[in-house]
Amino acid sequence: MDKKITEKLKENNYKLTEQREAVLEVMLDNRGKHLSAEEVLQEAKQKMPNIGIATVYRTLEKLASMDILYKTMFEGGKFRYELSDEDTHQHHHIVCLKCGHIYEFEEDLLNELESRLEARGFEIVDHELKFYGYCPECREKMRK
Amino acid sequence: MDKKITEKLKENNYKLTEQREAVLEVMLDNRGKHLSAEEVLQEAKQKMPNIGIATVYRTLEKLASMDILYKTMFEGGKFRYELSDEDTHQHHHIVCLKCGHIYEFEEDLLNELESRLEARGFEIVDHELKFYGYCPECREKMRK
DNA sequence: ATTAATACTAATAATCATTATCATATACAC
DNA sequence: GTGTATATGATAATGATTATTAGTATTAAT
Ligand SMILES: [Mn+2]
Ligand SMILES: [Mn+2]
Ligand SMILES: [Zn+2]
Ligand SMILES: [Zn+2]
Repeated sequence: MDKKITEKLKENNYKLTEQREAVLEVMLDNRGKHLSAEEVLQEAKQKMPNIGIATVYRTLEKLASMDILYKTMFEGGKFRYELSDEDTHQHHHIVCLKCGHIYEFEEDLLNELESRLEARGFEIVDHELKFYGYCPECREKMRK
Repeated sequence: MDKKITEKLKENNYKLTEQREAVLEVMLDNRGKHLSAEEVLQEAKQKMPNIGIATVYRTLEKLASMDILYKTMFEGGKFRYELSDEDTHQHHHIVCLKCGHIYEFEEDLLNELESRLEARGFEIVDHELKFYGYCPECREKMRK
């Protein structure tokens, strides 16, 4: 179990139950993946067979509210969760419209845009950027 | 009724029923707003009292699939529709976390990011950018 | 330790947006 | 006008998420 995370839990006087530990482990085991609540449930059941879906939702929500997880919605209308980038700026996503794979990228050129909006009187606290297109593999396949 | 739009409808051999006309008119009457299916239904009923919710969903979906409408989801877990920017690049959104108002902006600095991704082998067909923060009015109120 | 208060859980019902079904109605090409 | 593919309204079904509830585990106070 990650040290920073357990510290955060204590700060928010948040009890570390078996269920929560199971959910956290699932997320840690799946770095880089974007899991739905149902997917988390399935994996968590292998560690804790009678964990319920409501507990999974509650736990994911709590972890997201303390920025341990990052919650976002891709095409398909359901939320997905992933481990949050700790110090660095949260990365952004490229969704392949063919295979559905989600790629990630780190570059961030949005600071200039943010300054422009701030010059107009807004205070920006977060942004979310998604690209949709075709990944290199799918383009190759489609060429044939 | 907009000329370009009726042309598009013909191209997709799309029958022009009263219901579809009503939905389209609602969208044209609400340029700049972001309406949910339920909101469209309410307004459409004033033109066509027995239009059903399923027809509204079907029509919105079709109009979006032929790029007459733009469909997106903000916080709140339901899709919203608005007239699509015809020639120019679809604008982006700033959502105020206090009052919920959705502001729009046109600036687009994403071309450089897109080129970088294309250099990596991706083909980008669309992108979506949302900012979350506080609008000038809410900041003013909060200061007091 | 015993009790009382609090936090957490599983099961399941309820909700809400969206989609599917199906019998009837309509647009439009001929 | 007729035929037929398409569209419609009513409503059931679905799928994701949230709320409820009764029971269990933890903690805090005696
Ligand atoms: Mn990611
Ligand atoms: Mn808009
Ligand atoms: Zn792909
Ligand atoms: Zn505001």
